[in-house]
Amino acid sequence: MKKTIRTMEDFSAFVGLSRPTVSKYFNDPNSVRKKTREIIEAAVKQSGFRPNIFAVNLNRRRTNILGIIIPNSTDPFYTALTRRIEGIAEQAGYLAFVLSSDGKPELEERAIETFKSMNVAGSIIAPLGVQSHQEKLLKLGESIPMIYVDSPLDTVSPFVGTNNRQSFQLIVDYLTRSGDAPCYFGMPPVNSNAFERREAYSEAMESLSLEPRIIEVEQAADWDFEKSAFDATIQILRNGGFPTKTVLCANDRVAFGVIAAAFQLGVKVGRGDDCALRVAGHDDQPLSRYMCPPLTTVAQNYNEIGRLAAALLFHKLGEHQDSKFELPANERILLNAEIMLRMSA
Amino acid sequence: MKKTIRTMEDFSAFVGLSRPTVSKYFNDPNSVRKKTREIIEAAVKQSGFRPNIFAVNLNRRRTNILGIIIPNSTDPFYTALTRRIEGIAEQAGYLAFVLSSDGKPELEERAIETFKSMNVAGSIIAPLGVQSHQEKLLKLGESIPMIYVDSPLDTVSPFVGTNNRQSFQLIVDYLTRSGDAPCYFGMPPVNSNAFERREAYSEAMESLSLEPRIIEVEQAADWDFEKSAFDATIQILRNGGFPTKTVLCANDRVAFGVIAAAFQLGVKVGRGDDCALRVAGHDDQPLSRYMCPPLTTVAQNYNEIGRLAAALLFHKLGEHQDSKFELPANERILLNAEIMLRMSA
DNA sequence: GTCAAAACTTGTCGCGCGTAAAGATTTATT
DNA sequence: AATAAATCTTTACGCGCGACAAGTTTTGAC
Repeated sequence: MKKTIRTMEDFSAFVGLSRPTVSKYFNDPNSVRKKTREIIEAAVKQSGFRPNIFAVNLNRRRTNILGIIIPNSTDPFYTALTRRIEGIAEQAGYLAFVLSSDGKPELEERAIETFKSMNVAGSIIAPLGVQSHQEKLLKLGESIPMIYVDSPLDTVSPFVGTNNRQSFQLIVDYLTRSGDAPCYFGMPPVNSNAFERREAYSEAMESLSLEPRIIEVEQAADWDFEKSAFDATIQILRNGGFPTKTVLCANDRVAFGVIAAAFQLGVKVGRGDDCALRVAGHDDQPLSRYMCPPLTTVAQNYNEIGRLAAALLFHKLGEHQDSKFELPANERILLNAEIMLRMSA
Repeated sequence: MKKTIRTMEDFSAFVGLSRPTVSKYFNDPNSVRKKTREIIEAAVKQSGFRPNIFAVNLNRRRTNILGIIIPNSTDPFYTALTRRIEGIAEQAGYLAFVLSSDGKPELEERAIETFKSMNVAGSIIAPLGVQSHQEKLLKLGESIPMIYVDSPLDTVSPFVGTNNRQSFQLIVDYLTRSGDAPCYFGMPPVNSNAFERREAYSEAMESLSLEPRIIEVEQAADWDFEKSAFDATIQILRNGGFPTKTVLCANDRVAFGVIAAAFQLGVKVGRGDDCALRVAGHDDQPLSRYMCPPLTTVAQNYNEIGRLAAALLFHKLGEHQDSKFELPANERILLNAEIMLRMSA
């Protein structure tokens, strides 16, 4: 009757060891003798026993839960990043709990409070750019290690993200070499990237002694990027078109909207002579390579962003560094992006 | 010094009430007098106190955690479904914990065990179609309510999903009325939908006295649908092309791959006279309307799937039904899909 | 003002496990 | 074989809160 194995007490009786020994095993399998470990592992396999998560984390100096907050749960960029972090966390014996702020400051605040009530060991956050929550985040950051990704909270907190200056220099440089200079199609002001990227575009243009040309579109601060870009592009194309025949978008999802609108109005997108418009993006979303035409863009290295964010966090948690988790020199990491030359520009 | 408010003990002293009263409030705000409630709510707002989740759930007959398992965390269909369920769960005072099996049976098993160790109140699962795990899932189902979505586990467990027969009848009927009859491009065999949809296509064709034409492609059982469809389509188009000029895909992501491959080889997709190929999908992914051409497909009602799955679950949990949660008659719910006529077919 | 019901307080137990101390047993070293 | 070192067992406490019992105060109806 192994059905009765519900508690560690039951389980320790089942394996024929004392509960403290079994407890030690679950906290660190290497803290018990090899033979003991094998006995326990066999019993685990046979019974399927796992310690109750709530009991484990109630009376622990530090829980084994990591809190992850992303601003949008349906954006493949964030889900891919999250998946990477979840994998690393699990390998290190942590459980990653993912909450989405869904673009709303209230939900971001709720998520923070949920994590506080869970006493998470640490947190990785892709913040909204909302001024009012810096305070709450910083306060939480006083008690537990927090790493920001994608978009920085401020100028000092630990951060891992893409170097927008480098990435826009790269794509602007390519576009100007291969055709006329790009105008810039922004993204909704959902976080600081919206502003940073526009700046980065302007700087890149100026460094080439070119006049930045930013398309002024009002976009609501929601995450339906494709729709707002699509609607705006329809308007623009009907009213004389873009100022140049090359459009650089703040991110791929914006580019999807632009390309779809152009297609609908019969404006051919691509780098061929028969094309009326070149469109480039930023991020390299999973679907970008399957667009028609395949989207020329710069790839954010989300694998590396996830890995480094996790490495920074584990370092702060005092975890033993595996050799694979080589720690970067400082806590503000800007990764270079890689240009993906495809057919759209 | 409100800094010292860490436990409910601290908090109850802060508000000037006893701890059991405060505890009652957190379990059901309506169980205390209105005046008391207001005092507590003001103090909560001021101090930001939330009961420790682990302590709360350790000593409770039933936790307030719902376990959700999806097979792929980067597929917008599942993330949209998940978001819907999360929202409903939160409204009902539950915390939704989402784990992805990432297409791997081992991870699905791990997820089940994690939820077991969390003693979740109930679970909503989009299962892999792996025979070997039915047993584990059914065993877990003996102790807690479980609802299956997207793809059924068996023929008897509670299930909410789309009626593939109806949806394929719909799209096959449209395609045959508006052009030649479609051949069928399957999806990788990742779950039972892969088989069910092929069957549904065949039945729909036969009901129109047409010969089903299924394209035989070997696809690995992973979730990189676009890639496998893209590669296979390149092969097909180079070797004589599709058997008909209309291709019905098992889902939109497969259609993305087909369309991208056609574009790359200069085969024009669409319903115009100048087009060589019509392509239709299934699911209505968020990006489908922004494809070039916009994808004709059938829309799965993921909002309704999420709502009904949650309603079924809450019913089994004995939650008071809000009027908005009208319970369906039985536990096997097949929703009708809606056809989305766009430009690709 | 009286009295019962409702709502509160005080006190206590236990959820399942981490953790520590002290003693018993096994293993490794010489 | 003797001894130290490593590993185990036994025992006990407490994490923060839910739950319950018994006693006390407040509320509302008459």
